[in-house]
Amino acid sequence: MTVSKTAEKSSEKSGEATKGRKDASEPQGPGSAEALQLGELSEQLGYVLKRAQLKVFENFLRCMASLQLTPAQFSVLLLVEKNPGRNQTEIASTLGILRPNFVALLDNLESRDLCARIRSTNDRRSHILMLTDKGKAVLARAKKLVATKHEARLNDLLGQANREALIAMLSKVASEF
Amino acid sequence: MTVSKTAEKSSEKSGEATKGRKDASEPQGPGSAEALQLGELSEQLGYVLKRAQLKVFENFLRCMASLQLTPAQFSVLLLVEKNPGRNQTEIASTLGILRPNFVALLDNLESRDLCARIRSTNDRRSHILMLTDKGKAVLARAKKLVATKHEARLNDLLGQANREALIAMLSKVASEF
DNA sequence: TATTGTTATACTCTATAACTATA
DNA sequence: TATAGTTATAGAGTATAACAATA
Repeated sequence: MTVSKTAEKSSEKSGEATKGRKDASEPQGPGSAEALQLGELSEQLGYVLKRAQLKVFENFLRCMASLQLTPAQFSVLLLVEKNPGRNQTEIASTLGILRPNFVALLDNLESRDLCARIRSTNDRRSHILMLTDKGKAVLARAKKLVATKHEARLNDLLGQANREALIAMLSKVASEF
Repeated sequence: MTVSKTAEKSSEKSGEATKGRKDASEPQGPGSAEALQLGELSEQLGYVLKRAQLKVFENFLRCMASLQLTPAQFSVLLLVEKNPGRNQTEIASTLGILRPNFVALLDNLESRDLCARIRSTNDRRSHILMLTDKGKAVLARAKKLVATKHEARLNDLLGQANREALIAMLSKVASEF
């Protein structure tokens, strides 16, 4: 939550650092020593992807502040709801979370009574995962917040058609790149 | 470099864990206990964005293996080349890197003789940044690798027009979301 | 007093090895 | 022996406070 704006501070000060400049023959009006040229960076897939992802996660956290759910926690609740009765390994690996790292995440959800581990009777090594009633209720509220505050914002920004195109392209990149 | 595939291992083993299931009344053929349903997750902006970003960074690292450049290092070289004579604070903040964290990154580039810190004569607190000749040469090679191996792959996957549309939408999300 | 680069530090994510209890 | 969950641990990435030199 302390993430937001830390990268915009250095502004009005040295207005004559034209000494280290080399052959920068861009059309620069007087007093333009502040703004840096991003250049090819703004066309780099990885760069814009990372910046966009940070912004989106930041917005997600703000939208979910009342429920205290991170993107990772939300994805676990969604996946367990859709696939009740699966074990930790299955849920974790589907989300790209390593099993050791999934333990603390689950401990958190379980301590908040959102999710339950149930020892499987078939294979007593496994912990079957299920949402609690509270977990189902919280997830329902979370979905509403995401839809109305988070995803709706993307619609406002890009329009319905572009929003769908963006998701589709990102899915393709995620699975085939 | 040890990042790649760690999350896809649990596959052929328990084919009869159909006991913990509750009211999963999806059309499931026999022996379909392996694949989980992603459900709404596959439509979640943050989810696909993060997955895509990981894939793209992974591919970037593979493409750059011969030059040993990370996405962050590449972005610093690009920005310093485009804006020679700027100081650490300016370069770092433009990239969203905090000044304390920029020190080690620069130490690395400087130790490899790709970038140089030059004490400013105007303001002796500042370190002006410039690419060395080797840094310029390495960056030129890096750009070629990125263009031919990395960005070209996106063209193959989405097509030129869609690639440009994707970058444009991500830029918009990054700056306006 | 304020700013630049820096150190120290902490917290989150991510990754691997190894333990235990089961199979 | 192999697997599920767990612990311990290490490494990145990211965040803040505070210091020395300089303004």
